[in-house]
Amino acid sequence: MSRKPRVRSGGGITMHDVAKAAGVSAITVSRALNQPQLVSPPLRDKVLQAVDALGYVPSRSASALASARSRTVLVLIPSLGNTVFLDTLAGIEAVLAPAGYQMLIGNSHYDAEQELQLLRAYLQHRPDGLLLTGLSHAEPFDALLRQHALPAVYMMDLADDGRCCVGFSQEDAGAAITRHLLARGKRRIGFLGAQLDERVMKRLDGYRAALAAAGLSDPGLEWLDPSPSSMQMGADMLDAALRQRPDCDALFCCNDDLAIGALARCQQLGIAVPERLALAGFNDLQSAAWCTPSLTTVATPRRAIGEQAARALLRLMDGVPPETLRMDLGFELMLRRSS
Amino acid sequence: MSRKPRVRSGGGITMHDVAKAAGVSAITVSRALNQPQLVSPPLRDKVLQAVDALGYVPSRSASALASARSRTVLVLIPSLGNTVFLDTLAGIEAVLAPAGYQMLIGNSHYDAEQELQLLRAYLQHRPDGLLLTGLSHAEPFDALLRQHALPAVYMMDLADDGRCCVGFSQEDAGAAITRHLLARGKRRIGFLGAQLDERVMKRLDGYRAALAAAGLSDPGLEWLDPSPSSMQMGADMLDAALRQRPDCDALFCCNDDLAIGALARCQQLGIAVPERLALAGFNDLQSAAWCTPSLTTVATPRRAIGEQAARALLRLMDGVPPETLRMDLGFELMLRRSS
DNA sequence: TTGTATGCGTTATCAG
DNA sequence: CTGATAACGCATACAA
Repeated sequence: MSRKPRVRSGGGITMHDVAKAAGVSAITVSRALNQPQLVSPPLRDKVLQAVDALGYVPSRSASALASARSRTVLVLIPSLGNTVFLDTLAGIEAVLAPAGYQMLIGNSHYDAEQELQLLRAYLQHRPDGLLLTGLSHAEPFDALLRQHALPAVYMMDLADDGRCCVGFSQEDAGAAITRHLLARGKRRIGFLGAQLDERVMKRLDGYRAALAAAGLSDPGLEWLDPSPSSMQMGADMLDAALRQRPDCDALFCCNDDLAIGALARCQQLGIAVPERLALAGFNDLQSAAWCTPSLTTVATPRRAIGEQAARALLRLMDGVPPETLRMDLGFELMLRRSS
Repeated sequence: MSRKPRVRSGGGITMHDVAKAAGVSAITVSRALNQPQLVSPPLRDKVLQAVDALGYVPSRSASALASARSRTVLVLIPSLGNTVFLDTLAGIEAVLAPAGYQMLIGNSHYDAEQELQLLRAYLQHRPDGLLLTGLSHAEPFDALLRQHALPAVYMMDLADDGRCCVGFSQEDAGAAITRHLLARGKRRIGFLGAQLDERVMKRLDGYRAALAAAGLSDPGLEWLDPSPSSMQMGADMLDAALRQRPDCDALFCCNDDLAIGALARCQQLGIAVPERLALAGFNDLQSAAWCTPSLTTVATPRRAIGEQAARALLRLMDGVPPETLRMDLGFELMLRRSS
């Protein structure tokens, strides 16, 4: 009852072709490639030879369909334009690739709703696991994860509700850098914030807590703008801050981009840094060490976060409980000339 | 003859479940989702309702297997740590996503051999098309493309051999910035190069051509290092250059990272820029406008390259010949204080 | 250690 | 416009 055979595109070399060429059955080819130890050396060699000769490339779709494992991990990050997440991606890749997993990278543009759409879209690939940035996500997000029984690891921050996470305390980091500015004798320390995502707000919390502990709280020293951060924005915010509060003697910028812009503006205006105004950033981008004066900032273990998160996810995907549910990788103050 | 039903992971809601819930056949569900115009409105609504109610997510693997189209595009870039390629990725994504395609991103780390491995690995996903960085690739690369009948678009540079490409002339750009330095009255113009990939070497060619045309060739003014570029390396190369050739009066750095490092070093050493030494970079990164003095550089249409390359690829994948095989998007000199 | 039969979830083909 | 049926390429379960 065979109809007209379908015309298919593609190289079209399949496992059966290899099997025929090697004089074995298809399943032996499958095993020779995926579980070599189950195939006798002579047969295995013949198969591998045939694979090479024919230029056979296994089909991931067919494999995923048959095995219900896609060998794929979905990584959701808020931005591709930020070195922070690139370093994290590099760490993830370094761990996942040797384990045979491939990354699907989704860029949410710092938008929870878009992140949800991305999850929906990438769910079509049936990823075996998920690496997420931050702890809070749009509403049906966690429900979707449960429905699809997707193991997930949360990166960059620390949760206390049993979710597996790898990161550091954004709040502690914000507090620590603020205390450093206090220790330098600064008393009217301002905060410059852009983007205003979850992590920036936690740094702000830390900043507030440190000032409160010193009895120096002053809401009039906070400048917040939800638009994406840039050096231009840092320069503009510096202008605004000095105009409104000329008595301000230090600024903690929520990231290095902002800080570098502010620093450049100070140079242009002839404002003495750190004497008249101390500046601190966050993340320790490459440029931070190379601007003049060099920028005090907080170094974050981004690459390590990616690596450890990927390792934890590998365990989860294998059904093994992770060693630690909450992995605190800490941070480091980089004290330079700007403070 | 049914055996024990397989235990499957995943939400496990399939098209058949939706079909049952909507009281139609599976194929009608497929059509309601993929070719709505072929299904009567009432049925279509019932189906879509059932899809929502059940939280059905189609399986890309099954679809790809059945249709021989993965709706996936492989993007091969040399680095994720470089803003240049991020902007390009953003442009690509902006075009491909609305067209229903997803990107697979492969990072070759500037290594042709690794790039070839990546192609092999990602070929398992049977991508419908390929976006490549640069023109030259490891040996069996193009053969593989042909064997798998993969449409490809080459980004960042311009070919003359019939390959579809979107970019600009790296050589012309290198020559243009060199001529600018000449016009500023500089006579002993050096070249600082790192990474030494294809595009850097073409910029070097342009630099050499411009100097030769002015009768000012001087091989002793070239400093080349194959390791990855960084600001640190820019600073180190500046030291070396001034030690070996104190008469050098301008430097064209093959990218902005190098230039910014060199610039910072000049600041530290008290070298007057541009009077004693003029500096120029390449790419026009955000920082270039914000260092002191601001950096003269070459702005490249990275995002537009991504967009146009993606558009061209969409045409190729639809079997339509591209409007232009060779799309020159040009470049722009950003003349700032450092020259 | 190797092979046989079967099914994964979807779409192409062709018939109503 | 809708449906039945047969692939798509591979891996699981089981038998030999």
